[in-house]
Amino acid sequence: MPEPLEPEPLESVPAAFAPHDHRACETRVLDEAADRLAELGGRLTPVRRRTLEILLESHRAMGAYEVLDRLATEGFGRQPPVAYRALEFLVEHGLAHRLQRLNAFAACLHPGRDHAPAFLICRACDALAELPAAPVRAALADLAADTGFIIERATIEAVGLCPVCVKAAA
Amino acid sequence: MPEPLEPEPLESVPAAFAPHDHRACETRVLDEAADRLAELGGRLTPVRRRTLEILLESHRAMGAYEVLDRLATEGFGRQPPVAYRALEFLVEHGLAHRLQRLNAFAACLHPGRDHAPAFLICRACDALAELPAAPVRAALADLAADTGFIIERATIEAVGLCPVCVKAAA
DNA sequence: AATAGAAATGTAATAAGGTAACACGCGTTG
DNA sequence: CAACGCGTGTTACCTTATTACATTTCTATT
Ligand SMILES: [Zn+2]
Ligand SMILES: [Zn+2]
Ligand SMILES: [Zn+2]
Ligand SMILES: [Zn+2]
Repeated sequence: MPEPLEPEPLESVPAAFAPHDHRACETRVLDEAADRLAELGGRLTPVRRRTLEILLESHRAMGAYEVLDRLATEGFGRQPPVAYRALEFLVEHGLAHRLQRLNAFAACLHPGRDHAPAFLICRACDALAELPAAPVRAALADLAADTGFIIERATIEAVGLCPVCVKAAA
Repeated sequence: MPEPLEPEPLESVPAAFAPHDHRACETRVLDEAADRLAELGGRLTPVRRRTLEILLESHRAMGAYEVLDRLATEGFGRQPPVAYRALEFLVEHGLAHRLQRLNAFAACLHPGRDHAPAFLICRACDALAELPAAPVRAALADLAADTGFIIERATIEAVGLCPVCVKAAA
């Protein structure tokens, strides 16, 4: 066994950028989502659950209309609010994130309380990684504090090349 | 004289958040823009110049269609590409920024080479401040480097309350 | 000055993203 | 059984952005 010692403590190369047992990702997140909703009091109805599953199918962000198409072909409503409401619910409950650079959504891979990650978006393969961004946010908070500005929400998104595509380009 | 010693070295409270001689902002940026374009080889045509002036009228971000309305009433074209092309030109030449959170654009207040700022957006009064964000970007670069991801562009935008609106709320 | 090519501007048409307003069904709860 | 909240669905509409193409304006070269 190569490295069974660390379950996923710092996750130096995000799963999104490496081959992995993705089925495990999906079931883990779905389980955590159920737990989290039990605490918060939200209901994971069929549309909502299916929306989360669709987002979870790949480590990338999906547009609302792409999600909607999927939902529609699976027998749910085919009007925009169907997708937007489900996505909004997931975002509000910390189960998904909205990517500003892409006008798109992605499942949250770490549905813990009040985490506020940074995102790395590969422009070549669309892979999306979600990183704990405490130091970045701290630096930003410092900047803002000097000006008297009070930050409520911050968007930290980077576009570039993931390790796989860097290698491929070389 | 209270503090005439520092012209604007660190700009601890951004002009956007304080009363100031805004006419001076406008003329300074327009001058700098002309200089910068002379070096880069871009042409500040009438539409482009007017677009920049419109963005410069206030320290806030404007939607493309808001800009377009202004241009149209002033005798320029009234189709979306007119505004989008002018805005794109300004962004490409470092004279304006695109705000992802707002789907909007703002004049760059410091049109120096390769600066990559963070933005503070007041949700109450729409004021927009542009801050040098080197430390934040460094922190983000560190995170990304650990994963092997190569950052090409990063979006750092915060929404909250500016000092003025904080006071007003209290 | 003539003129060919590049750059800039304009239009029409359409795609993509997002929201408001309303009707229905269903499971509470008094 | 109301009365209610909530979730889901629909229609209609609004905002944002791009594609395609025609026309004009600059610029460079002869
Ligand atoms: Zn996975
Ligand atoms: Zn990639
Ligand atoms: Zn700037
Ligand atoms: Zn404010």
